[in-house]
Amino acid sequence: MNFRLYDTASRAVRDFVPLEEGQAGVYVCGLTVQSEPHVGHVRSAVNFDVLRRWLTASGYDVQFIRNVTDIDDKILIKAAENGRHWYNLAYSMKRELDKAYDALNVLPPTYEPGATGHVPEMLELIGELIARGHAYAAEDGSGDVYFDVRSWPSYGELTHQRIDDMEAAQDADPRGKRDPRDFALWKGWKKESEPETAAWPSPWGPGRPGWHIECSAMAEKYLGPAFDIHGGGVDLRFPHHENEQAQSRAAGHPFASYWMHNAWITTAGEKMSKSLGNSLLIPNVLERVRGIELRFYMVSAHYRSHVEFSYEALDEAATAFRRIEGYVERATALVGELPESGPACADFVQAMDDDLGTPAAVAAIHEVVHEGNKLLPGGAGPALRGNLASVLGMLDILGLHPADPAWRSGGAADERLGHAVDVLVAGLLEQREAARQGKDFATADAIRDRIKAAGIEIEDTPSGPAWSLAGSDD
RNA sequence: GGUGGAGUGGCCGAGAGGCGAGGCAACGGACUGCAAAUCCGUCUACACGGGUUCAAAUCCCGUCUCCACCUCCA
Repeated sequence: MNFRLYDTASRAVRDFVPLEEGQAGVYVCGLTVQSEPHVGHVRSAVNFDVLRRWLTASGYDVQFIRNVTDIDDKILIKAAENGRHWYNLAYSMKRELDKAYDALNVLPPTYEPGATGHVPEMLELIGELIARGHAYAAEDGSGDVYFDVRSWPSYGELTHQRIDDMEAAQDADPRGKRDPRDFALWKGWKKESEPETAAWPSPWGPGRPGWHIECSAMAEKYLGPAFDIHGGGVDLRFPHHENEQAQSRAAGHPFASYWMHNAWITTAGEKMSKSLGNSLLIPNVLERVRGIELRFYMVSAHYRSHVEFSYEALDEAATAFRRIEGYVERATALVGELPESGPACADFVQAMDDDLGTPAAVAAIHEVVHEGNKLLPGGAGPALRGNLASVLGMLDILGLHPADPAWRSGGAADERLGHAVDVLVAGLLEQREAARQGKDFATADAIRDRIKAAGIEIEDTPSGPAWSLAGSDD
């Protein structure tokens, strides 16, 4: 069976047929870098990272482009409020975002274009649209250029809406527009309120690009006028993606074959972007669980399912992941070395092929782990080795391989620290073993309690005691 | 007003006409000096009201509740 995915445009799960055999071009809308990334932002990145990894695992040569919107109204406003240069704010937030992606083991895209670096491409596209009669310069002297939605009969086809059913924006200034639903391709520079550095020269005077044109121009620059998959959060379906498609197709380009949209993570029924506070910013959440556990939590839900974030559920996910991780540790110790990733089991493949069914894929991993746990008493053998390799292979596809260097954030210093702890704990465990041999269980338990107080769990296994960092289930 | 989703056991979360995903929690048992981990077992649900069918969580009709989007929120 081949990969099938839900396509927002056709509202159905469709077989994935790439434009070119063996190649997959994916464009995902990244973030507007105007504030620190929170759990919701990162979900989108994780979801599409799983898509990318699955396509790669399925043998596709994947071109994965994820943009950064580094100029827009909010960045300008926020920077002005804080007395910073807008580009400094955008750049520092982009660095925060990169840290969050790294912490969640989101692979770097093939390329990450920024809007400010692609103004010429946007101007060219706007020029094409004007030439074809689908865009016009505002007549009020504002320097704005608008897309003429009435000139494009299929406007609304992506989200299945008719222009006349849409509510016109109340806050948008209708002056200069032929129809209130026309959207800006180019925004004339507002001298009195916007810095000169936020304006680029254009045939219509200085200004900056509208949001939608950025993605059309960048997607086509790196993936060509026709490409396979375009992704983003559900909120982007309209207007952003509808507008992108309208622009590009009105310019004569086929654009994306499939549209994928991930659902939200909300807190207490509220969108995170509005109730930001600070509790769900990535660094804060990572004080409670490890990055790999947060990623597991996200992958446990289907990308199109709405997730109501809760720490209880997050903690449960972390516990569930430790079950898998515990097996990997025990089996690895028995086998003697970490094996290469092996083939995924059939249930896993079937689940992933069916519109990235990660919950079922995770269930499949649990089942293989269960089988593996039963093999452990038999000692190292081909069956255990194969089982472990398969588990690792599946974890790897989901970006959850425990030994992935991405999870070792501290580098050499952390490794030295780990080694030091290992030696110290080993010494204490020797003392405990001596006490146990002498049936002095009071002393043995006292040592175990002391180690536990330091946050380290002891397990007595057939091959001797083993230690691991305790979960943060406080 | 328009468009698109969702309601599953104590909790998370799949499935989509018949064989009760999986995990977490809880309880019982095995193992253990005691634990931990693991294994075996128990608990077993589909918002509500009708209908179709030999059979419905799954299809149809109606109702309720919740959510998202409607010009720059992933």
